[in-house]
Amino acid sequence: MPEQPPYLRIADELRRRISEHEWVPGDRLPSRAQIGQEYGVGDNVVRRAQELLISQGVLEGRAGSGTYVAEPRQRVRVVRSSAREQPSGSPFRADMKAVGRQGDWESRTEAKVPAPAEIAARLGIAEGELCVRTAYEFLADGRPVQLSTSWEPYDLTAGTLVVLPEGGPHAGAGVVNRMAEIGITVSHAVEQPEPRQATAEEASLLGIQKGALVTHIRRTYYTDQGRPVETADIVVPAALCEIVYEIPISR
Amino acid sequence: MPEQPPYLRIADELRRRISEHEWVPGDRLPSRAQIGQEYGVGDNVVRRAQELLISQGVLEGRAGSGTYVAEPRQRVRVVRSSAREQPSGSPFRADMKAVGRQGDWESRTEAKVPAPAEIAARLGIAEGELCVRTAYEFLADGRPVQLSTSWEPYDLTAGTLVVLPEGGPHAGAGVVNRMAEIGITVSHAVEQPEPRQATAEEASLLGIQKGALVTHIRRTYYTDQGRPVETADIVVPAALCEIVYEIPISR
DNA sequence: TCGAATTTGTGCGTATGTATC
DNA sequence: GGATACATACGCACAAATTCG
Repeated sequence: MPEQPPYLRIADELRRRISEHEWVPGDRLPSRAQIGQEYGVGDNVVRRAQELLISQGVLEGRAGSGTYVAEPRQRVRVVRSSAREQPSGSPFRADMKAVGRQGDWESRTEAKVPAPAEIAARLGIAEGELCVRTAYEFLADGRPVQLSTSWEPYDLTAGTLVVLPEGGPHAGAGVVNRMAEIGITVSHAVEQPEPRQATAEEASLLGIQKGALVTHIRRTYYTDQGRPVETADIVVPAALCEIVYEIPISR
Repeated sequence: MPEQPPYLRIADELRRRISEHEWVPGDRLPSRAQIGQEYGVGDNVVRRAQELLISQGVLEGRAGSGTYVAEPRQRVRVVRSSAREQPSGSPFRADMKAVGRQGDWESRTEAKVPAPAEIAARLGIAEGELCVRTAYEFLADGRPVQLSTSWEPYDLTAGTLVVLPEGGPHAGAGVVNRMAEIGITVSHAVEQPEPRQATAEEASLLGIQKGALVTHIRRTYYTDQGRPVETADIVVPAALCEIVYEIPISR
C-alpha cells in the first residue's frame, strides 16, 4: 500500500487551508514549529511541504520574516510576432499598455566591448571584435519584469547617429527602426527560447524566488542578405510574464 | 571569508576530472562511498555534488546501477515559423531530416472526448462539448523526443474524411492541410511557451531525468475569422530539442 | 542604536526504500 | 535472492535575515 509521505500530507493540508481562505494572499503562515506541533510532525517536514508549495508559486518564503501566501500577480503578456515591430514607438510599451500597465525601462550602454565567443558566433564576427553592449531592465509600473542584454557590432554603426541604442535622436525606437535610419533593412528575427532556472542575480533583480523558472531567449536580427546585425539575451520570468508567439500561416 | 562548502568543492573536482577526460561520456563513476572516502567527506556530500551536476546535464544517475557521465546528445532543432507549414509532407519529418535523423511518430486518437475546462476555453466551446483527442509521441531515430496532445472540436470534422487526424487519406498531413480539405482556411497559429519541470510520466516517456526542464507550448490554430480549430499541448524537453522561432519583419 | 529572539535557508548525517546486476 | 548503488524522507545544527523591544 503506497502510503502518502508525511510532507505531502502537510502540503495538501496547507493547500486546502489556503483554498478555503483561512489564509489569504499576503498573509503570513504560522511558524514551522507551530504548524509541525499542530500536526504532530517535525518542523522539517513542514519545511519540505512549504518548499514544494513555494516551487509551485503558492507560497513565498522571506528569510527571517516568515512564509507568506503568494499574491496572485497578473502576468504581463509579451507578444512576439512580425506585427510587433511598429514603424514608431516601442513594442514593450505597447505590450504593457495592453494590460493596463505603464511600460518603462532603464538601460546602460557600453561601447567598444570585445565580443565573447558565443556572441561573436551569433553575430558572425571574430571573437574579441568590438561591440556595443546594452543592458536593459524592463519595468511594469516601476517594477522590473524582464531583463535583456543586447550586442551590436561596433563597426556597423560607428560614426552614425544610431551608435548608441538608447542615445541620440532615435533612442528607444528599436533595432529595426534604428538600422533603417542608416540604410540597413532588417528582414527577420530568429528567437531561440530555452527554459532554465533564474540565477541568484537575476532573481534579486526581478524580485522573484531564487530557483524560479525563466525563459532565456536568444534573439538575433538579420538583414535580407542574412547578415546578423544584433543579438540579445532576454530573460523572461515565468512568474511575471507570459510569452505569446503569433505565427501567420502562408499557403 | 566566504569558504566554499564541501559539496561545491567536490562538484568542481568531478567537473575537472571529466573535463580532463579521466572519465568520458558513458563511463560509470566510482560509487559515492568510494569518492567520499577519497576526498574525506561523507557520501551524502558526494550526492549533493552529483545532484548539482545531474541538474546541469553533466552527469546522469541510474537507480541501482550507478552515476554516469552524460552522453552529449545532439539536440533536434525544432523550427516553428510560417514557412513550417508545407502544402504537403510533415513539418516534423523535415525538422528531423535537417539534422540527419529519421523522423517518425506514434499516435493514439480518441473521438468524442468531453472537453475539460481549459481546453474548452482555448477552443471557444462549452466545457464538456465533444472533441477528438490525439496523443502523439514524436520519435527521432526511434527514440521519443517530443510529446503532444491535440484537441479538435468534434462538430468541426464530424462526417468528413478528416475526422481522424491520423486516419483516412490525409493521415499525417497536418492540421492546416486537413482543414483545407473541408474548406476551412487556417490563417494563423498562436503559441505560448511556458518553462516547467517534466512530470514523472513525461520523464519516463522521453527518457530524461525526473525534474528535467521542458518547454510546454500551448498552440492554437485559428481561421481567418478568428475561430479556433485545433489546440495542442506540446512538451519539448530542453535536453533533447532546441526550439527556433523565425519571425519575418514586415515594414 | 543595538542586541536578542524569531524565522527562514543551507549543509550534512542517517535510515529506509527501490532499482539493477 | 543477495549485494550494491542510487533515491527519498527525515532530523539536527548552524548561518543569515528580519523583527522588535
